[in-house]
Amino acid sequence: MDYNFNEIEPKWQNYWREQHTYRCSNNSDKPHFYVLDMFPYPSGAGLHVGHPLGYIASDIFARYKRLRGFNVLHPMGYDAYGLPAEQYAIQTGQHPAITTEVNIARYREQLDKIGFSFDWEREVRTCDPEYYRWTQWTFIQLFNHYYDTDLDKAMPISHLISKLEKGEVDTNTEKSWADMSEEERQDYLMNFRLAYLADIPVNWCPELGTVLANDEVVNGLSVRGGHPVERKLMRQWSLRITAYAQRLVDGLNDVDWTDSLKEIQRNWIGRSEGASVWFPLASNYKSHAIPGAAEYVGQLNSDPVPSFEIFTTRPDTIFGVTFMVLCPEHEMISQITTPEQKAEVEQYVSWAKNRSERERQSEVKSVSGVFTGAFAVNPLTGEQIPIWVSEYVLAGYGTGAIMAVPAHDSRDFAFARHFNLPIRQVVALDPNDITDPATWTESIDAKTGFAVNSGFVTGMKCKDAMKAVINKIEEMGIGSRTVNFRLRDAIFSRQRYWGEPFPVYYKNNRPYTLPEDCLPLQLPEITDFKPTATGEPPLGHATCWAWNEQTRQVVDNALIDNVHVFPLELSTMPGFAGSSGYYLRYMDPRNNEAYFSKQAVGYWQNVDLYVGGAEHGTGHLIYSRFWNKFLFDLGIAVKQEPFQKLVNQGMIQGRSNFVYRSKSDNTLFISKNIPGRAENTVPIHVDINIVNNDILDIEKFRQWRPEFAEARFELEEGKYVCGWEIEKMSKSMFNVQNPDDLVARYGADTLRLYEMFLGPVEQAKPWDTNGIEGVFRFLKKFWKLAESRTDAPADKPALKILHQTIKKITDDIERFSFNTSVSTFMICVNDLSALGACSSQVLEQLAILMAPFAPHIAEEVYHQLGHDTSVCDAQWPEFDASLLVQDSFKYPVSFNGKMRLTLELPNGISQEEAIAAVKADALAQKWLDGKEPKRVVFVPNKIINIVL
RNA sequence: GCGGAUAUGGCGUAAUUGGUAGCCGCGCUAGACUUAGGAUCUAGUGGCGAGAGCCGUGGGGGUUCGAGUCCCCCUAUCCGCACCA
Repeated sequence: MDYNFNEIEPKWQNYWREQHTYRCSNNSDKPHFYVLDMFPYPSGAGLHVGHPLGYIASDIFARYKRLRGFNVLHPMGYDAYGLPAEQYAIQTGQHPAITTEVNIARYREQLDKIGFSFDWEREVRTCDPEYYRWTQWTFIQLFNHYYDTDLDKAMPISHLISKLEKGEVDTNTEKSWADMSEEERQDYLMNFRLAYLADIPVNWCPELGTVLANDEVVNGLSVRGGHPVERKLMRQWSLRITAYAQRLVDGLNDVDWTDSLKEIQRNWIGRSEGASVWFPLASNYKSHAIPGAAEYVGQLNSDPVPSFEIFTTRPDTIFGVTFMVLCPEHEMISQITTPEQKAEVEQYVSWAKNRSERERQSEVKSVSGVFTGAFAVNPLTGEQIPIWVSEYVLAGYGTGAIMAVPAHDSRDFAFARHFNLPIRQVVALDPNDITDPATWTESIDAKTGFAVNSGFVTGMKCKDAMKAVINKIEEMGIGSRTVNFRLRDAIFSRQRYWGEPFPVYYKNNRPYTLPEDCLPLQLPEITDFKPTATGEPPLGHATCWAWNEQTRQVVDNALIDNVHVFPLELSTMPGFAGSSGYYLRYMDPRNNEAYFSKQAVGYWQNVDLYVGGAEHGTGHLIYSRFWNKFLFDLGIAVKQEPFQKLVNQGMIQGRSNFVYRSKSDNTLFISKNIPGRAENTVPIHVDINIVNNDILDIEKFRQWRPEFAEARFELEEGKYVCGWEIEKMSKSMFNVQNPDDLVARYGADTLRLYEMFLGPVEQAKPWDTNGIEGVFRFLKKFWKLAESRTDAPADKPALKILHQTIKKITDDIERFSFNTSVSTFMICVNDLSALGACSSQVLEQLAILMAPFAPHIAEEVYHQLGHDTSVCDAQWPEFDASLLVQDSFKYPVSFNGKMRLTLELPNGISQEEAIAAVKADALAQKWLDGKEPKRVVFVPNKIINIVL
């Protein structure tokens, strides 16, 4: 009988479904293992072959762990909220809930065909009220907590209030806590809540009608759709993720991720150590040089002079400061600008503020700025330095003000050159080598070298000078050692419809959260999804979107009286809200009392293996870690880090095919390698489904499109050879490979094996079906081998092959090296086939080894051997080294196909004699069934390699 | 500019982690079977050479008895961040 995958695969898929083979329990004596995939966003396009790559890898690992006796949690779900569904709704008028449902059904169908071992009873969808109830719940907790820097964890806001009431902390504002009104107190607390409402500059995308998080904007364009993004001041919800910046950096040391991904996160968080220093304004009436620092401090204490806080990573260069620069948004600009400069400064500031992000970024190299007319005082030298405004100083980083050291910062250098400001060298690689900065072509930015021209730190190494300067400014009370982060708070509002509603209503224009037991706050039905250009969200169209505080119900907007009935928040949460904690919900997905039970999280702890794309490095993977750490602080999550080991599957690119149409004749197509083809033709994308191994199926091509019906061809050796190129997988390039087509043609097992065979999981690679036949052939050989089985006990050569395979496959899986596993299986089956009929005993073990990779055929063979339980419940074969090596070995051996022995050799023996002695010994001791070793290599440190 | 990674036959890749480079597969060549083959099987396939042999892991140095693997310097490609003080 032929290998009929079309019959085998549905049969076992049904069997697994009916037997609940992949159902997994939270109560088990077995050790636990949690294997997670990044759940997909169910787009209208369906799955392409890139999606399952990671799923197949994780499925192999999950199945392997199960065969090794672990209780494995391997769930799947859908990240179902998001912009595309809503965009589609706007275009077609279809409700996103419906299109999402349709898309999910299609995804499920595609996933089922590939034979994954997901426990579908644990499926979650972020748009399901029973799921987003806990997203909303977490939001309320974030709102009701603040970050206590002393305890270094999130604490209830009530804890802060009681500290304020007892006067244990100072408000650092004009009014004390006791003197504040209720509104003032609420406004004050908003500065501490981990979810807070504030007027902040946001990435506003007019085209999408929403604000976007930093990771959703690239080069001033939205990631979704590529629309321009502007900076705009808006009242928005944000998450105070910056409070966790240090812990997010530290936690990276405790997880088993690739260095490159850790580095991406470290860069994104952007921790830098330095100092913050206060530079006072030189008052106009004392515009003479201030004689000395000591005197200046006295003045600062008695008579508060307006001053600027700056952040620098190079306090050692403070003696080289020759000007200051403020960002155009700096609040003190209008206050300090002199009347003469006023017009010019105002003009510059309004010009700078109205530029889009894209304009700013595209002109990074150009220098612009304006002098305010005001001067500040360098607190260490007493010198007066001019204060400038320039957009090269960013409002969002540090304090929005810098001390400029043109000699040792390339940006300051460019600015000084452009505006002819003085440049003073204060660092030199060699203290005796001081040159005139006027002759320089670039600044000396390196942190190595010695301080020069630098008062009391002159002659010190840069590092020592940094410490000395910081100590000095701390002593003077004008600054301190500071750590700054590039990471910014995550903007959490989206002016969209298809997302989680905020459990928030507004009383007296201030936000209040809904009671927890009123959750979920369900997304209302509306018919008009369009956002407005002014930023009014689609939920503004909802007619029943008000909160009655007394009845604790959502009621009609008409009832709003601002006494008992209040308006609800109109924004919705961003995409990352639902995906930030989904891995925890899988542990206990049907719990109606809690996010997940203590028992469940106590059992599963966290994700042992997470597989997904590195493109989430600065988005989901940061937000999730933050979310988890917050829940950890609440005592709900039990591990600081959510994802212990993380494997990034490489992106699968498309491999496009081209036909070459003659420039002079529109119906003539010339094969790729015909001389002169390049000059006389234009390449045209052709659907990869009508090309096989770069050979065009001419008939299918003629049928493909009406304009090719009359196509004529200039062939080479009777074939039309297409060109190819690696491009992004995209519909418009006709290079999208749908997994369903391959499953229909070769079966799921072949697809699974082939996706692994393509190369290392982590590596980016083009999709290319050229080798799939080889894998298919292998499965057919395996099928034939299974049919040829005998009940005779296994002989030694067969056992040897089997145990070599057990060893190799086990090692490969542990190393996540699945491409080599497939090769190993091929060798194994070839070798066994060469021996003739295969013993059932060997075949059974081989079926178990193959079960993680090709579960359908493995299940079929396993059952044919007389089992009536699933191969999933079998036990992983134990490697028996004694089958490979003779017992009579008298030397320590490590076996891997080659052997390495350590020998004590007598003095004076030559290499040749030693080798001959080992060979003779091998023969005498029958190490290798009486055969002489293939190769013996003598190495000076008494190690000998023996190759079988 | 900063950071990370990669580089091996015509192609995808492998190499027990310092031990005969090129396993396995694709493709290609020859042959067998076949009415036929997008089926199956056998043999061959890094380069040069008739041959023994010589040369070969992006380039150049180095360490070592021995280097694809370790160290230094280049080059190319990919990815992330980018006026982050």
